[in-house]
Amino acid sequence: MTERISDAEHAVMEVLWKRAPMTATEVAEQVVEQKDWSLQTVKTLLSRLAAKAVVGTERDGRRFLYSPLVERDAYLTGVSRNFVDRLFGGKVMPLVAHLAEADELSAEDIREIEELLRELKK
Amino acid sequence: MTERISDAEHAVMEVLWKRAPMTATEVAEQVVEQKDWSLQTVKTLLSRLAAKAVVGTERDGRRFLYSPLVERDAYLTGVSRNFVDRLFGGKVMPLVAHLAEADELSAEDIREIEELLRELKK
DNA sequence: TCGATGAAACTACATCTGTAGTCACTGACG
DNA sequence: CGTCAGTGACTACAGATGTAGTTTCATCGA
Repeated sequence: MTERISDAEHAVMEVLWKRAPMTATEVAEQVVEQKDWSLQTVKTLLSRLAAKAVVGTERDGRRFLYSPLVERDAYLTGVSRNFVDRLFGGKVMPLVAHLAEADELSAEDIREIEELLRELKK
Repeated sequence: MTERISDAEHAVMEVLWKRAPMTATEVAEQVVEQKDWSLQTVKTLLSRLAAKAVVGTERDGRRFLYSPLVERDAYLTGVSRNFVDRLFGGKVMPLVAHLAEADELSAEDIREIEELLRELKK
């Protein structure tokens, strides 16, 4: 059910998740600071997100205020799930093993994950 | 540098990673068992992969033999890295935490990962 | 009241993706 | 030596995506 959010759209969502509601111009200004896009581009992305009902609009006089309708958390869970399913047969272990082998895991990362797992077992 | 591999293309790569080299028809037959595509579709995907130099071709009489030019391992590392970077600011912990919260991790998974981490620290 | 300004809506367009049909060529078999 | 089956090559086409310009409409300030 979760509507597909493209990479570019995701960048827009990130700023909306940080603060909402915002006007299109505000969102665009934020996004343009990071991505080298024109304001129009961001506004187009916002429209598409609104069309997909991933962000909601609320009239505020002459303009609109935009807010996410999808929680960042729910979104992340969805894509993570999908990612792990598609690439690692649904198992997290091979993913972790992979990152580890590729030296993408620092000792710090390892400690954190262990701590997390310890918590989970409680 | 790693050429982008689309979802559909990825399915084709998976079978090539299992066994190679193979003829287009062999690949297509394997893929069609899982994905409900026509043989032609798979062959088109193969061509695109060849065009992107993600698979290599070797003439075998009148037909071609296809083999991956990109290691599955390298590919997985690349996409995982990218994924974790884009969605979790490069940290693996939040990803694991996420999957855990969403109950995507079984007790068994947790044990396995712990075991893996123990190994890593050695 | 009228024009300038700013916002949203509409339009544009090349490329990528998913999905597949058709054409042309070549080698094997009769 | 000619024909047919099987291959790869070429073509197709709609929808998604990245990227942005143009138009229109309302409103606020002079």
